[in-house]
Amino acid sequence: MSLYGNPRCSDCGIRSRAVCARCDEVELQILEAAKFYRRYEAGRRIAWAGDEMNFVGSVVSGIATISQSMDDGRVQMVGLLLPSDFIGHPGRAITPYTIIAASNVTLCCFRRLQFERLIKDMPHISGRLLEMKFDELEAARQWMIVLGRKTARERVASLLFSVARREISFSLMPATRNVRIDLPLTREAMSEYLGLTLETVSRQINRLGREGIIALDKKRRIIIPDLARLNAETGGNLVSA
Amino acid sequence: MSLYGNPRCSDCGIRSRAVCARCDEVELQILEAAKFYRRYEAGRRIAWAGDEMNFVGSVVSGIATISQSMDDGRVQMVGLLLPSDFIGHPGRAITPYTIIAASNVTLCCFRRLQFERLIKDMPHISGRLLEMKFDELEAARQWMIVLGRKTARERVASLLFSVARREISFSLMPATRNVRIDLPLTREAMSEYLGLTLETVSRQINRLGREGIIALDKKRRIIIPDLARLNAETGGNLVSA
DNA sequence: CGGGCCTTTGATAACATTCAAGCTTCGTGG
DNA sequence: CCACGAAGCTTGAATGTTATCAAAGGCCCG
Repeated sequence: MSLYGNPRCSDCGIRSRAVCARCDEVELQILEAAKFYRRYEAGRRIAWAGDEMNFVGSVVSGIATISQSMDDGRVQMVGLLLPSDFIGHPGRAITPYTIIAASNVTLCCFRRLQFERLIKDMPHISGRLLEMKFDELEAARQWMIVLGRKTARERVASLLFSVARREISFSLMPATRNVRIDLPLTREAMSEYLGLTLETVSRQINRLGREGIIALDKKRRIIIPDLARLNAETGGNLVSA
Repeated sequence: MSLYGNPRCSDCGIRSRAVCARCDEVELQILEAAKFYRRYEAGRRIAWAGDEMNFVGSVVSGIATISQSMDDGRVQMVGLLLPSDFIGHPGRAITPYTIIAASNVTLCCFRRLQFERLIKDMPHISGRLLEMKFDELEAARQWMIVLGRKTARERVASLLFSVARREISFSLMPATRNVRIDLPLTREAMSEYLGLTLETVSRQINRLGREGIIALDKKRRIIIPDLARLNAETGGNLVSA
């Protein structure tokens, strides 16, 4: 523990990818003094659309979902928050999104106003944040092609494929065979992400299972025998991307 | 004209909203020396997915589209570029998007490497760029709900409504009645934006016309008698947004 | 062991796509 | 200046995918 009773940033699992990735030792000490942790159990609401949010922060562990709703109850998930992803909008108090912990989640937080002051003098943070926003925008646009143009089957395959790829990028010995993924998402949550109904998601998952493209294990756990074969079902990748 | 043969930034129509919005006089002089203009005729390609882009820049006038394609030819538009919007990704040479001028377009450009150096020392630019990326991400996520959850009718109404609203925000005397919009988009381009076929777009536009929610004038020009009534057809706005 | 939530599966219906044809509009060249 | 052609737009009919409605089956946790 540091002087301030907080875990040391230098030991942090998301140190190399989070908003603080470019900070030096001196800057980290400032962050260590200001940061505080929040924990949310699976299913808990982290933010509610229209709420004032008085903190910003990074996902240290767990998965959360970002979604928007329409008046009549239709819901669309617009992003997934994974470890190292940043939550919040410096300079804006009201969040337009509902954020829900899909698994148990730990956040590394800062008071919003304090963070706004901090980044004014820390280009290492604001620069990294800009970079992350570019990546996030690119991911959102990739998802637009899924929602706008892909069939139900391709959408489900796209989701599984992107989770599997991320799983691999975090793992120590990357393999493309027998990749096991634990989806912390219900069929309903997947349908909200994919712009489908939960019944359609269920049907497509089971069809991919029957065809041997994926193997189903205990409903939420999936094994992918051959990643390339799954990729072939995603509708193909983008042109020259 | 300035010392450098470029139009003065202080006279620029997008001065208050573009990436340079927060710059002071000294900074503007640096930009004035470095900037150069590019013009594209309607229909011309500004960038091609996979290309190296050696410039970044702002849209001074006109409208351009950002889109992605799949191997088999399916296309999804992922953004519209309007005056003051920024094109390019400092720090990345290859663009994943195809950008096409929908009308005649003028860009205020900088060489990419030079711009990357510039913003390192100009928090007024990088800060504004971060702000703009937040807005762009929010717009992309708004669009995800259109693509994922709205009916064809609601999608078309959403597009018309958002164009109309923007038209109003630029106009000097905002009104909500008899708003006239000139769409520089073909039915096909609209369908690419909306995740529909061009036939479906055509049918929905004409249906809205028959029902008096919009008035059609020469195919590309549309008059909206009552903005509130059009808004009611968009599927309603987001909850508490 | 029971209850609640999640998931699967089936039957039906709605909506958007596809395919096809004809119609405007606009620009160009005779 | 008109005729022509190409591009863009509209409309119809048939098809197909996904949503909707309904019911039953599994799983986990108290």
